[in-house]
Amino acid sequence: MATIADVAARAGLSTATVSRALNGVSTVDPQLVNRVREAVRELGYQPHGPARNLRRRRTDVLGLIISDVENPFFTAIARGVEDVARDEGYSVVLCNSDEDADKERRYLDVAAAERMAGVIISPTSATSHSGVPTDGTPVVAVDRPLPAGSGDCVLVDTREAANEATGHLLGRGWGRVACLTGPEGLATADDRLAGYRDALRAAALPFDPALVRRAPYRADGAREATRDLCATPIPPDGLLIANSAMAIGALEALRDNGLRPGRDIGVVAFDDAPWATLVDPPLTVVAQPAYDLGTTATRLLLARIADRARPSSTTILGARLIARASSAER
Amino acid sequence: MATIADVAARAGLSTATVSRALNGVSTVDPQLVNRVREAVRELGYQPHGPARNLRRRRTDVLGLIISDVENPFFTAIARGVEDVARDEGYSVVLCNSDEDADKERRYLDVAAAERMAGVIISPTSATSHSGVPTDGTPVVAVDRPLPAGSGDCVLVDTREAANEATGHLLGRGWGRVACLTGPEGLATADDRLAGYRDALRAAALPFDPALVRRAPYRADGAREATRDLCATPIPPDGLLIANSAMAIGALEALRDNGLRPGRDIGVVAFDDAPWATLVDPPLTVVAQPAYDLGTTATRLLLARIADRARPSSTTILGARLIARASSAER
DNA sequence: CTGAAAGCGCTAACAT
DNA sequence: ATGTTAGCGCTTTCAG
Repeated sequence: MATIADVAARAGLSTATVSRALNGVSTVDPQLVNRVREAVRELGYQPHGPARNLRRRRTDVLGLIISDVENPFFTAIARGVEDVARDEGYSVVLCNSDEDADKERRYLDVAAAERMAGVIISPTSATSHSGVPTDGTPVVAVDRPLPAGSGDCVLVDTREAANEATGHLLGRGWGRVACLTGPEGLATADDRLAGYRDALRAAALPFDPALVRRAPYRADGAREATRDLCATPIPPDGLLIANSAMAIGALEALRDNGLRPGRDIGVVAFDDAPWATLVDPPLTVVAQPAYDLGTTATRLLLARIADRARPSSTTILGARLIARASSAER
Repeated sequence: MATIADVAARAGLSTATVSRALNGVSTVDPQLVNRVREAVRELGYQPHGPARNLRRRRTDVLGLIISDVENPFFTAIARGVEDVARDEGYSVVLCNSDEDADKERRYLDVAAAERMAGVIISPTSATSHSGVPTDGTPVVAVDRPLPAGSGDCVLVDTREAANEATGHLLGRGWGRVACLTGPEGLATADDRLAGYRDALRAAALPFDPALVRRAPYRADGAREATRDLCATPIPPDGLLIANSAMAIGALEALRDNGLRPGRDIGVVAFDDAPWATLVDPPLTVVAQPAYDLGTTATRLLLARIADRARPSSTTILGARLIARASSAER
């Protein structure tokens, strides 16, 4: 592989001039710039990233640590992140923590070791050890908060959204609503449960722990939990589901129990999955602004990279209930 | 940030010994290894990746270039890649080419500049410029072939699968099957069309170009194309759809036209999306071994990294037709 | 088994 | 405006 010295020799210049020409320093004679370009082409020269990063003492890569690449909510975030990062000349490394605190920590260490310019993360748990790079790498959290003061956060007002969704179900005549949410300790899971309780309280309804089920944010746990719920002495006639992967399992279980959404049970799920209008009946959802979460977080991160002394902020974006037939009036 | 020299000073050793201790060179006195470990802990030392990579003249990162992070088929591949890469001590950088040859080339250049150990790519087009790193970075193609001789390929026998799927539709009494496939020049799109024609030929049916529609592998193009197809003088009574994103658009269009799969039109789509059993009626699909594509490609890549002289290979994995009600006997 | 020292490829002072 | 040169932090000869 050709080095910058080879290019310099070929162009009859010093490495410094070649470096300047390649980096667009304006003081270089345009003629020389052309000579450099030609030499680069002839030699098939590719700048050596690690060497450049070592010398510059910084990199142009951002880390994005999410808990599930297969979840459309997170891939939409990823697209938002990538779009603004690329516009600003950064590349993005996508890492999958799988909701596993160890993997998360390992990726955080990789980010530190590679001296990434910054990290966007949706932290796995709310423990104070979680989600924060060991060194001073700038970090912003998406979807889930970070321990106070360790960076910026971009969140969805998910508690209010859960409240609204539950109220919607209650208002349409589904009086015994159950809640299917994620593991304890996951902020979004707890917040959605809290919103559910808010709505119960607002409707002067008692909170019945038997109507709450927790499971990982995946289809299988949700399937089982829903089966369980249906086998209860007094089964629910409404269901709030905390994410779209869970919705798949829950809807399967309902179907297997002969329960039709919108007729036998009112159903609302978080995340406006692309298939939500295709299932029968179409699914009422809480649409979260995932793409905007990504773009906003990235802009904040870039701002923090530029100015580390910036006061840290919390941005809260709203969600939107899209009513469809699965929550039709009873 | 502490450097290896700081650690060495703290432990009262040379940087060479610290380096050896940190890299598990067995000749180091275990006592000294402990002293090093302690110093590392006390200083919060993080090895400097770029410096290490510069010196070693190699990195432990693999690039994965796919055309759509939001497509479950590709995210399943990504998971396969990541799982075996991590087992072998490599990290994976996920890059999104968006089916855009320019972006693809840019990412390939990034891979070269960063001196990535290897690249897994699903090349955007079949042109000879596409998908091949400019330098000698080892490369393996997934899902779509590379120009002959430029690396290993891991493909699905998609032509045969399309043949089988079309034959399935024909065999169930749907006599006028249309084909909704991807853009010309995309290997998978062309292969699926070829398989469709194979089946027609086998059934001694004429090929009618009016029954073929091409669109990007996305929902909206497919929606429009399907609307189009339905507005035709003699509309089709069967539909082969080349990917799951397209299936969403196509199913919406059919519904809007009052056409019920399995009753008015036989439907088969590529990709076993998680929602395929939830739509009404459940969707017959061609399940592709996406995860295995990823693991296989990665193992091949690692083998090639270890031995660049290895003869290049092509691996073909089979797909599986899963018959459901959308292709019920007419 | 450990230490000294060279140098990976590049950029940024500094000098001209 | 261009050239010279000193490192960035690490690994790896080469000596001892």
